[in-house]
Amino acid sequence: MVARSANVSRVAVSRAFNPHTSLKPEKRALILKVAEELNYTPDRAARALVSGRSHLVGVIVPDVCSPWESQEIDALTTALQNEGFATLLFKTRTDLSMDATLLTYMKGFNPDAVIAFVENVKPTILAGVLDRAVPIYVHYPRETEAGFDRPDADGPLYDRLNVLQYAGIEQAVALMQGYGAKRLAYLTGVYRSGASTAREDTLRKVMADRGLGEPIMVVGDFTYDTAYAATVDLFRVGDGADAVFAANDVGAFGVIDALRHELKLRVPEDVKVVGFDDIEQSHWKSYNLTTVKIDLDERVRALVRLILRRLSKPSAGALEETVQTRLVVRGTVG
Amino acid sequence: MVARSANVSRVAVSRAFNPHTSLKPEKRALILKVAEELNYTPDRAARALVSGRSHLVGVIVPDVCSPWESQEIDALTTALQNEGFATLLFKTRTDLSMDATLLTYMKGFNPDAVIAFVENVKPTILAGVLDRAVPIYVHYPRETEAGFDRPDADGPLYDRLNVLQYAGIEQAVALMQGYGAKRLAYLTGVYRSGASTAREDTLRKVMADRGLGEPIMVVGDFTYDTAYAATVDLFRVGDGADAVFAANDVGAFGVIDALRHELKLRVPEDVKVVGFDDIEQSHWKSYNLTTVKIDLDERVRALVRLILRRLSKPSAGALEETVQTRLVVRGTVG
DNA sequence: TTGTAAGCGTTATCAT
DNA sequence: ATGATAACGCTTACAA
Repeated sequence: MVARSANVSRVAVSRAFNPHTSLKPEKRALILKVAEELNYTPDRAARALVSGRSHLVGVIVPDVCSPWESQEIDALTTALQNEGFATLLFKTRTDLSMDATLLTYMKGFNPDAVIAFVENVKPTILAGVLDRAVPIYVHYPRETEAGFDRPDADGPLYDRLNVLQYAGIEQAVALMQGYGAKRLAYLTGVYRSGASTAREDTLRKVMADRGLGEPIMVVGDFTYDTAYAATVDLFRVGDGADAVFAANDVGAFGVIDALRHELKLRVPEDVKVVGFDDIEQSHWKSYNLTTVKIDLDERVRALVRLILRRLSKPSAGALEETVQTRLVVRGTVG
Repeated sequence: MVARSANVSRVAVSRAFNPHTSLKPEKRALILKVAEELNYTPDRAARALVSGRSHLVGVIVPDVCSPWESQEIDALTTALQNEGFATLLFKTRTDLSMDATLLTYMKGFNPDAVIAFVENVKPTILAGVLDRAVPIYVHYPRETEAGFDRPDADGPLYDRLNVLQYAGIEQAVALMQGYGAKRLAYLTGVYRSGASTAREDTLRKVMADRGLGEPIMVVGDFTYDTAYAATVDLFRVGDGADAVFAANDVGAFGVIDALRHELKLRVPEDVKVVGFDDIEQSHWKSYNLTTVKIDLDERVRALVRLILRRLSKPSAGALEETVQTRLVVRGTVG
């Protein structure tokens, strides 16, 4: 240990770098000064070994490059960095399944917490593999106007972030209906995605309440290309629709482009389109998309709060945070 | 150590997990089986302490959420994961400067290598702070038709990836000129960005060679909104242009939208537009952008090769890889 | 092939 | 307020 030889003794250095330890201020200052000159930084691996805290947060995503994910990772990384953590990124295979291999692989890095944006894994499996790290789920509970369901009577069984979609979807449907839409289609996300099925459930409820019947189902997978092709199908093979509600913004872009460039229909005059997420690209003039916004900053703050609370009280009961959605009105409904 | 109590002795477990050690096959198999049952994984922090290899690769970016960066991070994470590494993500402040604080912070995590996509930091500084990790630069050398300059006579001074832009830019200018463009504007990237200034230099050279004079300079910063506003300015306050070459695709989208939606000009009939990068969004029908492509997979493979070669031979001279660019022709020139 | 012992850089405990 | 010592979980000599 360099700093020590240049200076005084051993553990003093450790104390100098830990705020809540007793050390004469002048001594601390001296040590920090020498440390800086010697370009010394405490080794977090060694620290992790004894403290049990790696200050690493594992983030598992299927696609870093989809705009919503990347914007979330961006915000999350910033927030974690401010709290002294670093983001450790892992990608699932294309099939969205988070297999045991990846989990085991990640476990080796000893993350303090794991945020799973992938839904196709049972909480029990994640918790089983990662004995040390605490997993956090993004959950889309079933809702009504009155509030949201709790499948587990006494609070959640795992730490989770509830995303409440009712308000935003209700507003979206109301707007489309207000502009005369009667035959409403829903473009799904990827097969069995929790986010997409929750959106579908809520949409069905809202539409039924408003006398709009059932949505016309269009199968997508959150990507542009699939949305584009599915929309062409809907109008060429199927009976079309006068409004399309997409499970995410990128899908909505595919719908709009298929409508305008392939089917020569006007948006919003002939067909209205609403998306979900409100990503950066949604305000681009070519799309100018009306969409249900999830407040990213709020969502990320909630996530970070969850992590910090859990780490400061490892034995606490399951934690929970809740964020809302709301409609952002732009130019694709009118 | 759990696995040991359940089984036989101590170091045997370590050997079981390291392929190139001598251990009776049946014993290894037994240990691995027991380990799996006990959900045991070797602790990489502890391993890093003694081996000096953390298997962490630090990636520093200004914006995870810009499409190009996120696509690169995505590909890189996949590639690193396949080689037994994990991506450790760090974000610079908005001003693009990579201050010593961040570097020191990162150093604490002991990455084996660092990829700096940020350009506003001197190689000497990076190398000085990160004594253990090897930094890798993305470099845009000055080029002519004949080849590219080496500012350093005997190969590079630091490991780096050279991105050769001449071919792609030459093709782009030829295409625009071929369709009758005479007054060509260049939309820059962010102030003092190496990528942007290298593109500008090459563009000037190519234009001069083709008798097109100097480009009309339009100041951007790689973002959509700035590109949009700058384009409106160029045509409302300035004298316009009949072709715009943007330093990146997102900027090109801003140009196109300003042209079409604000200035009521047609692309490509009235103004031709070319971008740079070929991101996923560039083939979206609303833009259908003609652009200079950097082959992402090739680029990422080169980066990973650089890392692996450096780690396997820490004392080797400075390493170098080179990737090309080429024009992808779509619908914004014609 | 296998086990023993030492040590990687840090912090917690117990002294002083 | 400060120092000595042990321990965190692992790997790499060296010895058997």
